[in-house]
Amino acid sequence: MSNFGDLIRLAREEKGFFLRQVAAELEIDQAIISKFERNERKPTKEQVLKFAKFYKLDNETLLVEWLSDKVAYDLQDENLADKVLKAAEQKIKYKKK
Amino acid sequence: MSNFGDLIRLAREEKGFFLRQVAAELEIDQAIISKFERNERKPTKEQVLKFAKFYKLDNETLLVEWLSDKVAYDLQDENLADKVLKAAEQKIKYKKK
DNA sequence: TATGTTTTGACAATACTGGTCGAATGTAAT
DNA sequence: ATTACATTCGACCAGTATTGTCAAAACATA
Repeated sequence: MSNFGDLIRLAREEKGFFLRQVAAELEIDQAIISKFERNERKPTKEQVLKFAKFYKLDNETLLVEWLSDKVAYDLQDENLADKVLKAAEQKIKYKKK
Repeated sequence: MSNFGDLIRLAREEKGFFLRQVAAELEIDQAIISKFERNERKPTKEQVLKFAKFYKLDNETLLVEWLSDKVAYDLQDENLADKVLKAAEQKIKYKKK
């Protein structure tokens, strides 16, 4: 199962960058990027978009990965997760109208 | 479409309580309960369970309502909501194993 | 050992959330 | 219109969580 951290670590390694370089380019502390890659910290939306741009990844792909990590994390202790997701889906659909 | 606030307001009105009374009983400030009922603030999990007990509502029903409100709120600005929910579902399934 | 990369952990700064309380507003009866 | 009561608003405080910074530790590799 993929996650945000794996995606950006993979992208970095494929392109042969060091944390130091990415940090300088995106103006994000390299320790933080290290933590992002290991899913130890959650980036902000702005940061997600910075990564997408820099690594030339699809914005949507990365945003979905990031948001779903967050949702899954919020529901991890809940055995009601299925019901919650279905209910949330309905609510979102309803709001759109 | 239902939501946490409507549920507890309805329950209170059906049983003919005033905010003041519920507040005293549950030891929650009545202004806060008012805000809960209007979905202006999110209660803690403990508070959700207090309401369920006091109004004799099903714990699970209320918890699902509360959690799905939160998830829907987090995704409200995202047109990627569908994809996010599906991805989150997979992640949660995966974690269970 | 020496050099370069990544990870860790302590700390500060900031933002977010939840609680408190008095004032303001709304409502209905007299 | 005034009174009495219920609800809502808004400003403020406190506790918690999140994010950023930095230097030292750990990890590799030559």
